Amino acid sequence: MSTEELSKAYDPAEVESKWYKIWEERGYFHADVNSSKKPYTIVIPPPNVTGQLTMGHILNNTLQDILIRFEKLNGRETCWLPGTDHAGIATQTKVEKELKKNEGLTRYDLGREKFLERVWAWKEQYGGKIIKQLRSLGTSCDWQRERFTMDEGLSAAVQECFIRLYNKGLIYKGHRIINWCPKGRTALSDEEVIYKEEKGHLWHFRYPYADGSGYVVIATTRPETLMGDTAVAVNPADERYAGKVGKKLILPIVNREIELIADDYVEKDFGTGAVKITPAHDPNDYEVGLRHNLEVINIMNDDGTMNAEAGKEFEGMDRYVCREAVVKKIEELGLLDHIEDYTHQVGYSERNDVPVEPRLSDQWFVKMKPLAEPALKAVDDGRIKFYPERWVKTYRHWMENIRDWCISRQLWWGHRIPAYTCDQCGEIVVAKGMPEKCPKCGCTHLTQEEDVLDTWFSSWLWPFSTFGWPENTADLKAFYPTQTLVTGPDIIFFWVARMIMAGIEFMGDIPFKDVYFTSIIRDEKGRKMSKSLGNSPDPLDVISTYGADALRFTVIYIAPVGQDIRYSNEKCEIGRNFANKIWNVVRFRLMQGPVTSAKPTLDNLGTLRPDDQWILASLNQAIKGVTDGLANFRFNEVSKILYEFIWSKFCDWYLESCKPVFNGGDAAQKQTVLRLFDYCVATFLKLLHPIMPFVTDELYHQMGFATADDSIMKTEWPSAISEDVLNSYGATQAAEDDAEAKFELIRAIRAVRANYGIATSKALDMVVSPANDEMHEFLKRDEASFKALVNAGELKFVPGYQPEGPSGVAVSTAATAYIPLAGIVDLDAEKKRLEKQEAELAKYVGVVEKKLSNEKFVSKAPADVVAQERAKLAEAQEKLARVREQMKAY
RNA sequence: GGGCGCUUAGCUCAGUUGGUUAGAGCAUUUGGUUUACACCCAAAAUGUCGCUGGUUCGAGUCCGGUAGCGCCCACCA
Repeated sequence: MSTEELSKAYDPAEVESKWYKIWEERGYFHADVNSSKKPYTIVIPPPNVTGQLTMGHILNNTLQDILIRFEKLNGRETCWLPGTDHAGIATQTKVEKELKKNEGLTRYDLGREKFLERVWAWKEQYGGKIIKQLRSLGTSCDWQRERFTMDEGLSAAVQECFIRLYNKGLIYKGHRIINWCPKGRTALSDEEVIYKEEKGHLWHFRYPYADGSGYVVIATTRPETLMGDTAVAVNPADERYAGKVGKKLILPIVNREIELIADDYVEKDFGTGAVKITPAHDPNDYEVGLRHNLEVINIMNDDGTMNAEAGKEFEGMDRYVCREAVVKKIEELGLLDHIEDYTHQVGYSERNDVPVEPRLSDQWFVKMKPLAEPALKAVDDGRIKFYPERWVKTYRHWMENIRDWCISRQLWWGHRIPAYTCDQCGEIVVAKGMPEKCPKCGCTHLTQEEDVLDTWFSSWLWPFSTFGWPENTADLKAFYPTQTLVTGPDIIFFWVARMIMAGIEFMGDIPFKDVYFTSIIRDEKGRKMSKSLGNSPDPLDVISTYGADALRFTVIYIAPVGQDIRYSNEKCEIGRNFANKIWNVVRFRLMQGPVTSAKPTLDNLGTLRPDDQWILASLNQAIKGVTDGLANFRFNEVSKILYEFIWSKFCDWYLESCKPVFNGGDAAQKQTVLRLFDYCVATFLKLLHPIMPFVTDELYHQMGFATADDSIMKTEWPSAISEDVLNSYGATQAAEDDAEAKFELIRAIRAVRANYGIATSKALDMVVSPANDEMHEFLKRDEASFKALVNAGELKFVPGYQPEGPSGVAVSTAATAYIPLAGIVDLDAEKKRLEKQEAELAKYVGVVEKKLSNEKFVSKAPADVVAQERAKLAEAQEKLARVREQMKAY
């Protein structure tokens, strides 16, 4: 127990660094694989190695930590596995940018091997920086199990996965049009293309018929692909072109003959109804080309410049420079019909932010349909639950329309594809390591695939590769499947869906049971936080200013389920003030003497005062509400229950009611109240611990509930108080109602005081006339706290009291209170106050009377609702009568 | 083109299966050195719950329509 008095204000900095170190050193975060306890596992969404801690990470990891700490107190063997993602294209792009900036070099200048050395050096320097930063947030990660997606074990898992899918026929190599990033010079998956609305043009060009009989006008958004055209297509049902199909056209500029063909793909009503067909540069055109056996002419290099096929005139030009050049040329040729403004969606590469180019190339694909079916079923039949549930719809839509996943990347940073091509016969061998010889021709010269895999091809294995898969490890058996995944809805396709597929495919079981999708944190203007906008605060600064507990509490408090949140640093005052409030509860308590017991219980407390009964009942509701809320991911609700209970109930009312007992009550009563007080503090510290771990452990120790070598982390989650115990102490609904009625009276008396500007510190004599005998009894049961809460001088209870002189009058359900205010009472002001109260009550009585006089309401509404209304009416009528009685005096 | 979300006090937002006189924090006004806390206490003021129909004894809450804002998905060049 501390003998030092606590400082007036809570200072989190020292407390937080002290406790984190202690928790970690004592191994509190480490999960025992041999534990007999039921496991509870979360795998962290691995941040990119290039990343910095953002507000998004704060929210996401606070939520995970709350769950882990909650389940730990509930007796589960918790395992929170941390780690990082190599983030293929993101990291490579970043290192390339640095290289360009600092040394003016490209990756090609260095070569693959040297470049990779640089990336690894980068990873060593910055990788896992977020992970280290997370400690300041208090995350109880099992650091001994930290993983990286390019660890040896995880790399082996990637190979195993690739080989199995290949052998099953679910991975294949194909010649297709894919999304190509000309800046990164790599293929992308569909998900890595971000569509942006762009104001462009629809150019109308004239393509002359070869026989000189006029021309066809085509509309295009991409003039630069003209040189790759191998046909013009119209809808077969389009009368405008009836009889023209099959005729030859002269492709302008290149003067090549192409055919006018008919294909259902063409919409009659769009543009001119005639489309230029460029099989090498548009996925639809490619399909049309296949159907009509068209020539495929690739006119671009992999960096988005034009190649020799585009013609001498354009060769080497950037695609956008070329666009202008082609338009100019067409105009010169007199073939520019007209130009229309046109707004359309243009796909950009996620990481390099340049328009993607459809490109025909050889890539590796995963056949997704067979994997998607069982994964969709797992969510549809409720084995996996989404919170909020509406994301199921998004998930289903994607799963039902799933397309094959392009997994090969022409990058250097990542897992190299375990495929080998025979130099002699071209046979492809997929294997772990270089085969000694080609199984087909026996040739001993094979070359490994240059490409690496999409970064998500390793992350989709994360829930089990991290525990040792494909080895059947003890960890894997103990901790898979995991329980909860906490992540952002923005990676539902990239990651969540694919993990479900991989889990079912390779483990034969779902990877997690619940998926909680977090809010997106925006700035106070509602903009997404981003580096370029500079509107993202550095969480480490926030933590040093307000404290990690304050930040944690605040983000939970302002983040409702499934709604984006607007964040600003000032909001952390909510959490900071709350931490300070709790600190001061303990400070106050320790001023009253040592704690009653290191393990407070409710055994044989003695006789409780009404306020004790009330707080006990309230505490029980808080326990139930918080427990239920955390079990159902209603974090925001939990934070509000705790805030309300501790601040509004415990501090504002209960603690104040205890002061007269602590200062002058008899010894036995003081002991009873102290014991209950201690029980409440011990309980709410535990309830709050998952959200605010630091201050709660510190105060748990300050209170003397834990010895120096112990921790609140090692305690048990509070269970609801049994009905028997509550009843034995009179902590019933009736007691609560009585207490609330008393509080209403106290507020009314305070309002009179405030109305006259009388300082709270000035004691006032008063006479209370109870509304009935029960209230009379009730109010007299604990005069001391009542007196203290209204700061009464002489206090008398006189039923049916008639005031002798000018008084302030407070009418409440419980009683009418008279405060003699000779000399200061303002009769007009009193009258006004009463008139206002009368009007409000009369209005209310009218509403309820009307409701009750409605026969349909009385006959159809549930009996208890009707009874409730009747009781409310009677109460209001009685109060109204008293107010009117008082008004007679004026 | 399809899907989803939001619209409640000056601001930021709560409001689980429909049922007290719709709440909180901040801001505002008034008063306060009661030895836990000014990161505080007490009191006050502020709302046609976007609009519009409907279901119901009863709608902020459920259903239809509609407006504005935002997000996601989609191969009309």
